[in-house]
Amino acid sequence: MSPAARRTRKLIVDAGIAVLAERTSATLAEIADAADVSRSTLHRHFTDRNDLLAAIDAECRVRFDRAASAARLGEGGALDAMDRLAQEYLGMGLVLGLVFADNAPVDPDGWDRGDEGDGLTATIASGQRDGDVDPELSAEWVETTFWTLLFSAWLSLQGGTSRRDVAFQLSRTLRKAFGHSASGGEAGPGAGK
Amino acid sequence: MSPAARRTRKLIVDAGIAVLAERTSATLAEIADAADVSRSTLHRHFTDRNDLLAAIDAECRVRFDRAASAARLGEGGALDAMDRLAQEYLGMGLVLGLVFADNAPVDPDGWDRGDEGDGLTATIASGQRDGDVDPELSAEWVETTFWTLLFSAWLSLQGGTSRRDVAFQLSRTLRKAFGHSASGGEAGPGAGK
DNA sequence: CAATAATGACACATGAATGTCGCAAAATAA
DNA sequence: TTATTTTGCGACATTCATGTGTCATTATTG
Repeated sequence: MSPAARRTRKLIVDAGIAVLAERTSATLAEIADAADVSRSTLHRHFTDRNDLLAAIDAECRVRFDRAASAARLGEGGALDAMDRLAQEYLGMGLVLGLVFADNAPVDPDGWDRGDEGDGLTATIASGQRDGDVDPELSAEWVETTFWTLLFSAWLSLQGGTSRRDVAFQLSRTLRKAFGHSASGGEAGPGAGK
Repeated sequence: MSPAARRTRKLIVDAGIAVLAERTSATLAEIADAADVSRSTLHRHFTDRNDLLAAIDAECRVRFDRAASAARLGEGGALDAMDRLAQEYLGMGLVLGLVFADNAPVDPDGWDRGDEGDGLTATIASGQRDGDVDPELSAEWVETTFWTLLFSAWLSLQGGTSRRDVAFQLSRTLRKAFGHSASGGEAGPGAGK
């Protein structure tokens, strides 16, 4: 694939993420438009809608993986790790919208169980072993709720709340909800980056 | 309107709620089918899609209002009240799916501020005045997160977790996340119904 | 039972989104 | 500059949801 083609392809995928994040039912024409590309060009790079969706899913996956790496889930307490991960995810902005949509073009459930054994799931499990994460809550519940809290944060961002405020409240809520012993206290946004 | 017509109309609205809860892009034909009614009949009762959506929105509103009344938000502590409300909402099942969909046919935001001054918003406000609800969290955040926690619970239900387990975890998480002082402890599902 | 209302099964028109093609213009690479 | 690639434009066929209307059949009501 030539560099020019590669560039255009990326342009389309990025536009797709941006547009679909706000409306999953968005038209291919809208996406092409957002990418400053004609619809025929879009079809030249992606045979059909599913093809584009798959590419978007793949791109999101690498972004999420990158964020997960930056969160260094293995280091420190599990609660701190989850907090860092949440903050990293929050920084991804638009992409989050794709995860929650009802026809979700992006499906993190299919990712976590994968190559490396150190995903969110593993972090929660270890946190519950260490007594760091509330053992009365099922691991599935914690994982699901981790995502929906992120959804809360995303909604707040969309609603105009400042990034700083959202980050603080997400962090605090996360720690209080999932923490076990006396970990619900002060909730500075983790050990920083 | 004749009783027969009224009955059919209700049949369609109910089917619409059930079907749209799972896929907001569902076809009118699918809805008619789910209602055991021909598509022409559906169109006879609702001129267009928006008309049906409006009826569904209205129906959901009364159901939510009914649930809110059952929760007796004015009685007892705010946290207990929110817990009761969450449990009532959870019992509504399918309807919840409509609230979170991206093209949300149902919009609770437009309801709360209304006739009576005692909605979720008011409960949160009073809870924060009384020191019952964490004052470090903004009221907007608490309200948004209340809904997304409900979303968590709904997802868990869809995923096959028992109603009982979901109710328990929702209650516990809600209380821990929103509670202020030492209210994160035992989390029996409120003072019952 | 008889009159009226409601329904189901079609047929039809319309608009929107999708996917495909061919050709000319433009950008890129050598 | 020249050759190749990529893109834009427009036309076209297709599919699908929608909305409208008709007519025979069924159910409901009085």
